[in-house]
Amino acid sequence: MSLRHAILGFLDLEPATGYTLLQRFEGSVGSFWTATQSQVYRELHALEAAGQVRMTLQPQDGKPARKIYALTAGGRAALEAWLHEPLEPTQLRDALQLRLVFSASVPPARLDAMLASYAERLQATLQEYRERLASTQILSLARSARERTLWALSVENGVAWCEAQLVWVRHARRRLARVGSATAPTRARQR
Amino acid sequence: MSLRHAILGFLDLEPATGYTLLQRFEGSVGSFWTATQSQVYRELHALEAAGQVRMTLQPQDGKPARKIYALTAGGRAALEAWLHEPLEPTQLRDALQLRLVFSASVPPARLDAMLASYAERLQATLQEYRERLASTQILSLARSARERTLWALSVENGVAWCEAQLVWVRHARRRLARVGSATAPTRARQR
DNA sequence: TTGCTCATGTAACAGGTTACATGATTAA
DNA sequence: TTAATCATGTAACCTGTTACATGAGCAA
Repeated sequence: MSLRHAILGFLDLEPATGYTLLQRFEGSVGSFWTATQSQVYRELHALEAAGQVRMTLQPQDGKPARKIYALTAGGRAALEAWLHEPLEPTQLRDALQLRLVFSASVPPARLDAMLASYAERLQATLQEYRERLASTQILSLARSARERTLWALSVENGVAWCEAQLVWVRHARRRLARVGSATAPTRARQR
Repeated sequence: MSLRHAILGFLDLEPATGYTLLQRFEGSVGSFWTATQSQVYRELHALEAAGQVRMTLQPQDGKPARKIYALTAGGRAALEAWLHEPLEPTQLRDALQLRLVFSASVPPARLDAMLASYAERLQATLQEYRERLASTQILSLARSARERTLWALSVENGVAWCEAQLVWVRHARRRLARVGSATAPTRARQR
């Protein structure tokens, strides 16, 4: 139920529309949690039904009214409860690694090219995170130095992950290049 | 559709039952891809309906027969096609980081304790991965040196991730300790 | 006789993705 | 007039989790 609680967390900073929440996801926690538009509106409706957020119509001249969602006391309580649950260790889910395990039959040159382009994209992502370290979109909403520190740490975690991946890719390409020519099976197939 | 394709990949190594496949997931790619029993059986049924695997009953005296699944030509083609698709960059999904972003209101001592126990579990996981480097469960199924290298690299990736996380946690705890006392807001709340 | 491993399945639900659909304003 | 941005929604589908259910053999 992380998405649900993250929405509560964002609304605690500032009441917002579904659309704005979507931008918050993309612009601040996007490196480790994404949400689609459908999901955000679905959760907002569910949260409203559960009495954890309250919706207010904000009329605009000409344009249709915006639906501003704000936390209720129940919503704030639910958020606090979530924040005090024990931390579950992160379970990775990495389709790239999964594929790699089965990729022995992919021609070495082709696999190397794939890894090379992966490294390029990692480099771009790393650059992006580093820029974000200087100015996160939602930085102006920070309520304390501690909050800003936490936000910075989450971005730094993304940076650290990218860097570790880059080191790993370089290492993997070198190792695969060395073993690349040896495509002959080293073991007789059973059956 | 990674799970579907991973099953094809495992069956390419060796025909197996749903139960055995489950063990393969836990024992070899578990660090970056998990599957539940329900999922595995569901996918096997779907793959059979799609003509990508063929089921053979292997009778056992006394015990009920085992259902052995093997790749068909169509299944092998689907596997190869998957392996040649362009690599999508990994999109992380980390509930721990997400929670951290909203955790400014959690008492510093409490948050630090959470991070400490997270570090402990990371250390245990790291130990596990390192042991796995020496002997993966499925190592005996390797068909070439290249395949063994790929398997080792995937475990090394898990090791690298753990190490990077450990460094990050230590850094985070130090930083939060320094800013911990400053819980006073540094900005007047709007509204 | 209790619990573990092997082995297979269903049902219900939660969470996430893709596609479709609408409609206003504003900038190129 | 075309595209982008703001803004909200539905429907169908896929993927993943939890719980329930069964039954054999074997070891403590």
